[in-house]
Amino acid sequence: MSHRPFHHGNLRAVLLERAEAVLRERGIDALSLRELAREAGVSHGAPRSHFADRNALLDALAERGFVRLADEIREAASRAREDHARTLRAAASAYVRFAVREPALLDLMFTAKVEDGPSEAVRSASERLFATMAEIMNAGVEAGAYDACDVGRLTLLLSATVQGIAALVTSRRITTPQSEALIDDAITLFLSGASAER
Amino acid sequence: MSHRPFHHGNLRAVLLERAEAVLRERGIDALSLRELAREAGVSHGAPRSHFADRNALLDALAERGFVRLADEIREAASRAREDHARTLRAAASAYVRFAVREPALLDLMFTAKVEDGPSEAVRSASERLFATMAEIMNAGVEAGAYDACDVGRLTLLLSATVQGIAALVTSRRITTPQSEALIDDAITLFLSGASAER
DNA sequence: CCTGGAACTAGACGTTGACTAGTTTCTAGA
DNA sequence: TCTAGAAACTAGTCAACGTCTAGTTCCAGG
Repeated sequence: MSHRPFHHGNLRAVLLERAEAVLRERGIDALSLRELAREAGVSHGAPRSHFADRNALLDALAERGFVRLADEIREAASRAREDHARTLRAAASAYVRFAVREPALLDLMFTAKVEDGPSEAVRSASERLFATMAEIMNAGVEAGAYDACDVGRLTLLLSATVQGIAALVTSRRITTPQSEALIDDAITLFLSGASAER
Repeated sequence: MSHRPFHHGNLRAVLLERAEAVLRERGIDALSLRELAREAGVSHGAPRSHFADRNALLDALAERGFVRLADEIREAASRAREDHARTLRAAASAYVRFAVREPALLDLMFTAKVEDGPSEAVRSASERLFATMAEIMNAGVEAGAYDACDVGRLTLLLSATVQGIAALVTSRRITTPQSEALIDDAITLFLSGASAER
C-alpha cells in the first residue's frame, strides 16, 4: 500500500528546506524540531537520525547559508566584470540583499558560539564566502585598482564593512535605501583610499 | 524574623546582573528565567513582576549593553582627545574589546527581530551609541580632518565598519590580533580617503 | 538468504516559558 | 492613624520542547 512508506527517503533535505522557511518567516525562536517533524509527517524523534541535536540543524542551516551567500555574490559580481568599481558595488549590494531577505539566517551564520567557535563544516563554508570576496579583490588588483598593498587585509576590511552594513540593516538600525547609500559611500572610500597611496 | 523578606527589594537589578553573567559565561541558550529566579532565591514566577516575558529581559540586557558600550567608547575616546586619528583608533579598539568581552551580548544587541524591529527602549539606547560615534566624528570635523562632506553618512560608515570587525571577531572568523590590524587599516583608509577629496 | 546497520516509531523524562489565583507587603491618601 | 489598592511575590498548572532509550521496519552488502 505504501501509503506512508517507513522511510521518508528525503527527510534531511525536507527538514532543511522547511527550517529555512520557518527561520525566514518566524525567526529562530520558532524553529522547533518537533514542529518540523510534524510538518514532514514523521515522528518527533525522526530528525535525530539526521541531526544529532537542534544545534546540528542550526549549523547545517548556517553552512548552507554561507554557500548560498557566496554563490549569490559571485553571480552578482560576474555580471559586471568589466569595471571593478561596479563589481564591488554589485557584490556588496548582493550581500545586503541577502541580509534583507534572510535576516535571521545571517544572524545564525555570524552568531557567537560560547567557548568553541563554529563547527568545521560551518567554518569551511564561511571560508568559501571569504574566498569569493578575495577573488573579487584579486580581479581588482589585476585590473590595477590597487597598489602593492596587502590584498588579504583589504579583503578582510571589505568583508567587515559589508557585514557591518548588513548588520545595521537586519537590526533595523538603518533602512534599505540608507544601506544602498552606505554601500556607495563605502565602495567610493574603499577605492579612493586604496589608490590614493600611489 | 525577616529571614527571607517577602520583598526581595532588589530583584530586578540582581536578575539583570546575573543574566549578564550567564550570557557572558554560558551564552544565550543557557539563559533561563527559572534558573535566575532560583539563584536569586525567589519563586519561579517572581521575575514576571519585572519582565513581562523572556524577551523583555533580553531587551533590557540589550539596552544596558548599548549604554555600557557607548560609555566605554566615549571614555576611551576622551583619553586621546588631542589627535583625531588616535581618538578614532581608541574608540574602535574599545568597541572591539567590548565585543571580545561580551560576544553574546553584542549578538543580542544586533539581533534581527522578525517582523517589528527593536523595542523603543532598545532603539533609543542604540541611538545613544550612534550619537557617541557622531560626537567623535564632529570633533574630527572641527579639527579639520574632513572636508565638507556629509558627516552623518561618514558616522554611519564608521559604525558599520567597526560593527563588522566586531562581528568577525565574535564569530571567530578572525583573531583578536587580526582585529587590531584591521582597525588600523580601517582608520587609515577612513582618514586618507575622507581628506583626499580636497 | 541473512545479517547488520540505517531510518524511523513510540514512550518517557526533566526543563522551560507562560498563565492564573491567591498571598504578603508597601504606600499614598483620607 | 487607618485603610484601600497597587506592587511584589508564591504556588500550582499547562503545553511544548529537546533529549534519551528501547524497539521496529526497511534496505543493502556479503
